[in-house]
Amino acid sequence: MEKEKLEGIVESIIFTNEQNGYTVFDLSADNALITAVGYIPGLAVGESVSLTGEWTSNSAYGEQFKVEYFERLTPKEEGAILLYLSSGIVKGVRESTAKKIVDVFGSDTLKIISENPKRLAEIKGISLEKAMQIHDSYINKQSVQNTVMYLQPYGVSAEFALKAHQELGSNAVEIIKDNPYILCDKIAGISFETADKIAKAMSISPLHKGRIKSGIQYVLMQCSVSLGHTYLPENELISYTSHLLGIDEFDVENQITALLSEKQLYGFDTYEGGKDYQLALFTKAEKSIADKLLSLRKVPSEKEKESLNKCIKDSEEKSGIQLSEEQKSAVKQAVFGGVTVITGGPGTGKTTIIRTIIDCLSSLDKKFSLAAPTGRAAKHMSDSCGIEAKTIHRLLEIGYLSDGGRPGFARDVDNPIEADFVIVDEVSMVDTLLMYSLLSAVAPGCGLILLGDSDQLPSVGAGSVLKDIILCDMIKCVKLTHIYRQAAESMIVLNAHKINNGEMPILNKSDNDFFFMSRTSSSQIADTILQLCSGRLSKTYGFDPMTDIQVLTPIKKSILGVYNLNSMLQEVLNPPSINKAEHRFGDSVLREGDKVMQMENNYNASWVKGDLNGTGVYNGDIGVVKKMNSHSRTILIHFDDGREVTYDFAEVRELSLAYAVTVHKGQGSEFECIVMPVFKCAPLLMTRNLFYTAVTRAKSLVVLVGDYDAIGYMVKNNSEQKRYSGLVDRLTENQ
DNA sequence: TTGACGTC
Repeated sequence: MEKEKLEGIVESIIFTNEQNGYTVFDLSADNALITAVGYIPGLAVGESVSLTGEWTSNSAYGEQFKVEYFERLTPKEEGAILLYLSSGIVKGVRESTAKKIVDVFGSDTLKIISENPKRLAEIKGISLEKAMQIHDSYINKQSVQNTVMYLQPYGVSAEFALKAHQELGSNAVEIIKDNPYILCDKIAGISFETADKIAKAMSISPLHKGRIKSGIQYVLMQCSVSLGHTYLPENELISYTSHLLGIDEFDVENQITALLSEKQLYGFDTYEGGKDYQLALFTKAEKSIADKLLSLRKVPSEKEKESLNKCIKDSEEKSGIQLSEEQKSAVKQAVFGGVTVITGGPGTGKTTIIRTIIDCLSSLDKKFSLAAPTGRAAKHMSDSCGIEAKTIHRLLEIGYLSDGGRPGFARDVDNPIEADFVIVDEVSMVDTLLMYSLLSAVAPGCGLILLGDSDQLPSVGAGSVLKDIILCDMIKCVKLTHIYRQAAESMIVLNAHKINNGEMPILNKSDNDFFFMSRTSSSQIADTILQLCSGRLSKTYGFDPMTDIQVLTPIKKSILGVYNLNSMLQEVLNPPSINKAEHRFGDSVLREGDKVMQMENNYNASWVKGDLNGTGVYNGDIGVVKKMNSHSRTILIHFDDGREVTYDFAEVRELSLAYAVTVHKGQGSEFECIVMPVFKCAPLLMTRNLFYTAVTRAKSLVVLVGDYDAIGYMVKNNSEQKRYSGLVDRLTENQ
C-alpha cells in the first residue's frame, strides 16, 4: 500500500480510548471532511495535524484514514493558540483562563508556559501553584509528543512510540538514549533491529550489556517464531547470538548469567549434562499448562461409568450409530475423567464420540463450550455437532485490555469460561502460548476434553503441545485406531498410513482413488488443475466442481498459491458473462455465482434465514455470491447453512474466493475430492504432516499434480518432531 | 511459510 500524507484541522473527536490514546476523529483537509483513526493521545478539536498513513475500509464505518505517523503542528498565531488552549488539552485551563493568558502573552503564550511558567501568575486569578500545574501538564503532553517525534524517524509508528512513553514515563527519550535496547525488551512489537538502528545512530558500543542481553532474548524469540522452539540448548543459543551480534561467545555467556539472575531467562539441566535456556514467558506458560492439566485429572469410578450406559444407549438410538466398546469407554472417560485427550486419524470416529459426549452432558444438565483453533475447523465442528463452536480466540473473548490497550483475553484466571466442560477439536494446531491462555481460563474442576490427530498440521506458533501431552503419559489419552469409515479399504486410508510411516504412497493403481499426474513447470501444474476442476473430474466421477472438489495448496502467494489458483479457477468455473454482475476491488473480482469464504470475524453483520434473523458472520463461513446490486452497492451472500447476508461493497474485502484454500484452512473439513499441487516451495511447509493432512481431507478421491520428487521430500520431512519443547519435562517432573 | 485477532 502506498503511504499517503494529509494535513488538516481536527473538526471533532468521535471516540478516544483514554488508556491507550486510540482516537477516532474527523479532519478537515483540502475542503473535505475525512474520518481518521490512530494512536494520538490528547488530540483536541482545532489542532492542526500532519498525518501519514493509508486508507482502509472498515465494515461498519466505511472509508477511514489509518494514521501510522503524525506530527502536531504547534499553533503559532493567537487565534489558533487560543483554540488549542481552550480545548481542555492542558489540565487546569478552560476557555476563560485561556483567553486571559493569550490576551497577555499573545503568540508567546506556549513559550511562556513551557519556559517561564512563573510569569503566568502575573495574571489575576492564577496562583503560582496553578501556574506550575499548567506548566507540568503542558510539559507532560510535550513529552509524549517528543517520544513520538524521536522514534518516528526510526520507523516506530505512533502506536508503539506511545506504548514506549507509557512504559518508560515522561523521561522516555532520555531513558531510550541511555539504552535503546530497553525498547525491544519491554515493548512487544518493537524489534531488535529497530533498537540496534537507534543504538548505531548514537554510536553505542557493540559490547553494550543491554545490546547483548536483548540479542540473546531476540535469538530465543526468533527461533520460537521461525522454528517452533520454546527453548534452545546452550551451544546453539551462544553461537547464534554471537553470530548475530558479531561479538565473542564469551561475552554472550556473561550476559546469559546476568539474565538468569534477573529471571528474564531460565536454565534447565539436560540429561547429557548440558544446559537449555528458555525465555521466562515460555517457562511460565509450560509450567502453568503442566500444573493445570495435572490438577484437572480425576479417576472415574465404576459407578459413574455405569451411570452413563443409558445416556449412551439413548444417543445411539437417536443417531442410529452403534458405538464400539472402545468408543463407549472413551465417552465415559471424557465425562468423568476431568481431563481427557482423544486422538485418532480420519475415520476413527472422533465426531461420533463428540456427539455422544454432548448428548451425555446435556442429559446430565452440564453446560459446555466447543472450540477449535481455526475459523474453518470451528465451523466444521458446529456443523457436525449442531451446536455453535467458536475459535479459541473468540471463546476467550479477545479484545482490548483496559491497561494500555494491548490485545488480550477477557477470559482468564479471574474471569474463567462459564462452563462445566470445555471441548476443543484439532488440538494439534494449538501452540504453547494459546494453550496457556486457554487453560488459564478453564476453572478448577471444569472438565476438559481435547481432540486431535498429532499426525496432522502442527501449530504455527511455538511448541508441540498435543504431541507432548500424549508423550508424557501423565494425562489419560484415548487412542482411536479402528477405522469405521466405509472407505476403510480405500487407497486413501492405506496411503495415509504409509505417509505417516515415511513411505511413498502407492500411486495410480487402476480403478482406485489416489492419483498422481506428473507435470514439471508451475504453469503446467496450474493448467492441469484447471482442466481437472472444470471438466475431467465431473465427467469421470460426476463431482460438482463447486461443492465436491476442493483444491488445497500449502501457500498463498506464487502461481500455485491460493490467490492465483483462485482467480484462474474463477475464470473457468464461473467465467465473466453479461448475465452476471461483478465487482472489482484491489486485484480481485467477485462475480455472481462465485464460491467465497468469510476471512475475518464480523460481529455486526446481520443475517436472515427464513423467519429468523441475527448478527455475526465468522471467519471460515463458506457461501455463494447470489446477487449484486451496483446501485445500492451491495452483494448478497448465501451461506451454506442457509443464512443470507447483505454486504456493502466496502465489506467485500472480508471475503475471499474459496475454490482453493490453504491446507491449514482445510484441516478440520472433509471433501469428496481433493486436488493438490505438489511442488518445491518453502521447506518449512513441505512437511509430512502437511501432506498427510491434505490427503486425509478426501473422502473418495485424491489427485496430486506436479513433481514426484516433491512428494518424496514431504514424506521424508518430519521436521516438526525436531521442535524443542520443555512441556514433557514439566509434566513429568516431581511426579 | 502456515494461523488467530481488532476500540467509533
